[in-house]
Amino acid sequence: MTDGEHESGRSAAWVDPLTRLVGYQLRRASAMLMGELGAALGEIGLRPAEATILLLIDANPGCSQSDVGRALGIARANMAPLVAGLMRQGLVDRAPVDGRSQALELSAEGERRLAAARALIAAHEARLQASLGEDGRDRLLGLLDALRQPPAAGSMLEPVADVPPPRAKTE
Amino acid sequence: MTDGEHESGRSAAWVDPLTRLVGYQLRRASAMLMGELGAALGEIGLRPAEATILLLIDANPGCSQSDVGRALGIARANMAPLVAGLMRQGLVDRAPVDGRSQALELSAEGERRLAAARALIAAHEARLQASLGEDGRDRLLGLLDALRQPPAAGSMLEPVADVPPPRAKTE
DNA sequence: TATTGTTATACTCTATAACTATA
DNA sequence: TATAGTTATAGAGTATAACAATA
Repeated sequence: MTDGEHESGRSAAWVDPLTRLVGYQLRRASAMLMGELGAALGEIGLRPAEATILLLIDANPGCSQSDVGRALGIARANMAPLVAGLMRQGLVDRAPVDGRSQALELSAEGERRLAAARALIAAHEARLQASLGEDGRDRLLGLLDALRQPPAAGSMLEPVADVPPPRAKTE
Repeated sequence: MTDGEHESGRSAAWVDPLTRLVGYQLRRASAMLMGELGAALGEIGLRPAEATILLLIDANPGCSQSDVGRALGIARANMAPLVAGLMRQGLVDRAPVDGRSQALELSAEGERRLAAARALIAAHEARLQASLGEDGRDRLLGLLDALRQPPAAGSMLEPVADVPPPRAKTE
């Protein structure tokens, strides 16, 4: 009964069993960053996916939208409306190559828009680097790259369970 | 003309200007992990958000769904159908506290389901730790936590732009 | 047979506004 | 006035299936 439930915050003490979960923390961090970057890019009429498409076309002029989709992990079916939107905005030009393939290039306006997007992305990344520290950025990128790889052989022999343990319950 | 476009892969050489972008790499890593975990949890009829809700209720019995929503960054409006679904599955019980607040608790079946979910989450996290290395996990969690904080004062005075620089174009 | 591009569709997640009942 | 919970709705993002045209 002597709980102290109504003193400081919401309830007596909030327990967060998610602080040590890599998957969850990664998801929250990603959502936060994409929200911030999305708000910034929204000011120039671009969504994050559209900005990355412009970056890829600029770096690989003449590529197909299937190439871009593969690089970004976006299904071909979902690339169609994305590229159509960029063409409707006059940012991307398309020329037949194959009869079935179309070569993508940035228009002059597309290059101008991309320059603006680059500035916003650079500002965002600079903010992240300020939080992470100079070496933190490289360490984080390295760890994310390691995550992408399958575990090294033999590493699964000692399963290190680290999920919040069941707390004592029912007395 | 001597391009070599049709030799090895798709085109001559694919350039990826996104490899150094923390925001993008974090987003891709998060999507990959959530896809894997979602597939695993799907086998026991739970989505990642539902599993985290069960974890939070178990760690904070008697909490309100507003508490859970705040902790998970889920809007109240979106918590309603989530909790309703968990109650319909018989995993969560609810008792009025306030007249406007309801105390959430896991049912016996909810605890059983959570135990299964915990095992799947632990296996997933163990796989990640195998990729990251023993210390890698802690370093990654530390960096993600640093990311959450606003940049330290005075760190933004030297904006380190590191977005893929415009490559030579038009010849 | 495999690939490009397209359409249609559905499902999840998220965001907003509006409403009620209560503190 | 602020909070808890609900409903409705709209917008992204993503996933699958199917199709036509081409390689």
